[in-house]
Amino acid sequence: MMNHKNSMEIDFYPFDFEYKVKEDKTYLHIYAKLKDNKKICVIHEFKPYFYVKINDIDTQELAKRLKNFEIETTKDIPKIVSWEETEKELLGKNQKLWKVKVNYPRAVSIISKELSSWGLDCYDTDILFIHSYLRDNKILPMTLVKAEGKFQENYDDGHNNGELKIPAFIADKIEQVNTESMVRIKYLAVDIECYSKHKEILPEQNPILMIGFYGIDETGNVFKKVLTWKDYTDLDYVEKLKDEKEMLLRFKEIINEYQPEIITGYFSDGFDFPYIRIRADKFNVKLDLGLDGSELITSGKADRNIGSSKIKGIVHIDIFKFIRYIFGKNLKTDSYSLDAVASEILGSKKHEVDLSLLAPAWDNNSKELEKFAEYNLQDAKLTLELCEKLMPDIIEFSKIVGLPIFDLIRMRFSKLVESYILKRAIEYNVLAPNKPGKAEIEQRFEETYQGGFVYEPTPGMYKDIIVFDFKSLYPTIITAHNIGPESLKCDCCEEDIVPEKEEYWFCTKKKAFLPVVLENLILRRSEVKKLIKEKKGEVKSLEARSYALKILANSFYGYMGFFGARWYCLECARSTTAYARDYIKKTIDQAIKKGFKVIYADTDSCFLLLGDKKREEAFAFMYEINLDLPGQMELEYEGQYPRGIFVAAKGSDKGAKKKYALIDQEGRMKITGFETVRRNWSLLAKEVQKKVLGLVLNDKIEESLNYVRETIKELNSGKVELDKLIIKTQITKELSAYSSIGPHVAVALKMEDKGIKIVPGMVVQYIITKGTGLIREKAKLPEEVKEYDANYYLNNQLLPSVSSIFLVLGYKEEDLLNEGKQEGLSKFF
DNA sequence: ATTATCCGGGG
DNA sequence: GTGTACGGATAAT
Repeated sequence: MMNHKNSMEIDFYPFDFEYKVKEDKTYLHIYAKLKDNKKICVIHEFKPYFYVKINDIDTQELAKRLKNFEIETTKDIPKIVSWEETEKELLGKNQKLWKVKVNYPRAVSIISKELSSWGLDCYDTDILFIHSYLRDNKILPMTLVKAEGKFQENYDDGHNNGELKIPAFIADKIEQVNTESMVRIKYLAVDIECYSKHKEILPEQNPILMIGFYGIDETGNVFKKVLTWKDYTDLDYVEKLKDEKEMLLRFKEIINEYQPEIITGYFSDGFDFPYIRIRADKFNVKLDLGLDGSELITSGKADRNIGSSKIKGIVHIDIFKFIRYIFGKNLKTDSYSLDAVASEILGSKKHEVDLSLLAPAWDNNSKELEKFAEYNLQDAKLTLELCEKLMPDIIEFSKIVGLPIFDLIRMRFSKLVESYILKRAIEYNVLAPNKPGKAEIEQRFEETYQGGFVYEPTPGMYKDIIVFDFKSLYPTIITAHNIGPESLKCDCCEEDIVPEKEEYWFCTKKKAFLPVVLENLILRRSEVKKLIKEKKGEVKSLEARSYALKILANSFYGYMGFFGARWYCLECARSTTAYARDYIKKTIDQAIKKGFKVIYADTDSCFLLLGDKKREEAFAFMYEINLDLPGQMELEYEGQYPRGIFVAAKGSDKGAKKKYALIDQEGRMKITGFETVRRNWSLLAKEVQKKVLGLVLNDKIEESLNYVRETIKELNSGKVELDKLIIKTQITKELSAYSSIGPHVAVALKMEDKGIKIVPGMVVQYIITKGTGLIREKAKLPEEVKEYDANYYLNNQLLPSVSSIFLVLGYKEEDLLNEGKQEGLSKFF
């Protein structure tokens, strides 16, 4: 198939992107996969550029200055290659511009700075070269692309890295074929285990003991390996090397041989790769893993969550970052540890080992090390499975925002939204406003705005609650009211005046850019949802796409109020929430007018009591509201709850906001705001709170009272299991730095006396024991405890966890402590 | 209440 | 890399 002379056309899936400067020209190096699973590097020239505003500029004079442009630098002389006139819209106003092309990407920054110092306004000066290439050429990563050109043997990229490990294809023309995703991917997960005492991470000092690999190729074949450098096991996947240096060399060899498209790790940007880099440097092992012969690039230290690690031609996915920054909003877990995330997403867990025993086992060459090798492999396996499972989401995101997956998974939401907008800006011939400078950011930081409206509930137990909520409230307000920087306070009409903010209005005649983009996003999602319903296409990808579109749409409002945004518009963000408050308040008023009792409302939701009305009447109310809603706005039925409880705020008789519990018709509890999950509560308090909520919501009040009284009896008799009484608190700094000695510090000091080193970040566990004096004197390590302080647990844990619930039912704390009193219920029903 | 600092993930 | 985190929670004031 290789024809070295004549131009040919090839189809491929691009997955990684770099650029190289060679002989004053800049070339994209697109690492791509062919349909037969072979890899190639497509090389394509593209000129970096930026824009200069020339509205009131003497262009003849400017042309003269650009022609003679020269700047002093040490190397790589920045040059202006060419310029051409163009027009674009900046915040609704037409601008005459020059598109100035330069010789290499960094020259954009150097030359535009110089032009700015002449008093010129420059734009698009900080857009990453590769991103700009993808947007301008309308190339979507991980989808089918075609190129015209020819293969070239022994291609020299001009960087002396050694040879390209895959064939080079010099492209003259490149074009998107369709949006079909690359599905056949070869993955490799990497995980290391290090020597560590007292949780210290010291890559300069402590060796890597094991390197685990778990790979899966296009045909589903699994590759397992653990490298190590001591002899302690006969496990078939463990390979023993002479020493750490030999292990690192073998590590490199394995990656070079396996040659996956995706290499993944869990927190590997912040830990594994930086650690490997430091160890390899120590032994002068060159980590030339890149497909162009370049070395592993790490930035950031092995103990900090900063920077990223890159191998050219292999996409390094730190799956932890994608989960934390993007996917995590989808998850229930509030810890992003591998164990927590894997149990939720995969339903499998890490192997249980005590990592503090790894170093001693290594020192003693113990047989126990085998367990750690198994643990190592399991971590790599979980990481790989996470990566594989989340890949449809990553790819869909990448297709929607048009960014390489390497960049995408490391981005925060604001940047993702902005990338999406930037991609659309090209289609609408819109020029992006520049990013704010330091002073601007500081000023924006000061500016605040009011959020959603929360209706103060009356504490109580309620029956038959119907909840309605506005579907995508903020996005639909933005599109329905055309909220954007260009439409704000337009000159042509003053009709759509913002409630509460009468000084603001939005144009009703000309659509603004952001609402148009957002409207398309919402429509696109409806289409995808329709496809899912009709089961047209690959459901997993469609669902991933729907999710991506949804969270992008939901981020527009936050984006406009985000200090770092290009399309920052505080008035827009303020107006969005002002409209939202207005809509929810109007909904509440309407409900009251219809004879419903409203018990609660928060931002976009409204809780009604059905009372003696029929379900249909509530629905009729919803339809009526919907008749008057503009644009894509819609009030939806969220659910019906046979019972719900709203408690009072601490030390007050007013209802607490955002703190309630509901039970649905299937008996599922929905608990919001109760502290049932906080670390510094004992298991006893958490358990009792949850059980009481469950009983109360099932109308078993008598039973819940008895349960609490029984538990109090058990507590007082000293029979409660000690495990349930452990309180966990984190040590946050050096012990000597604490000025006030709380119980957790006192316990940590005792631990230190026993020879246990206390480092910040450790969580100490303690139980409050019987005795006299200060609480901290009574705090003891769980293993030392014989008798706990029942009084303390009653007054500081058990009662506080349930008293607000019983208060609603008419019982005071005394009533829980003394039997017999049975009044107070009737007034609620 | 408000402001400053710490922390995440990883061994 | 057309660079140098960030947002939430907790502690201190």
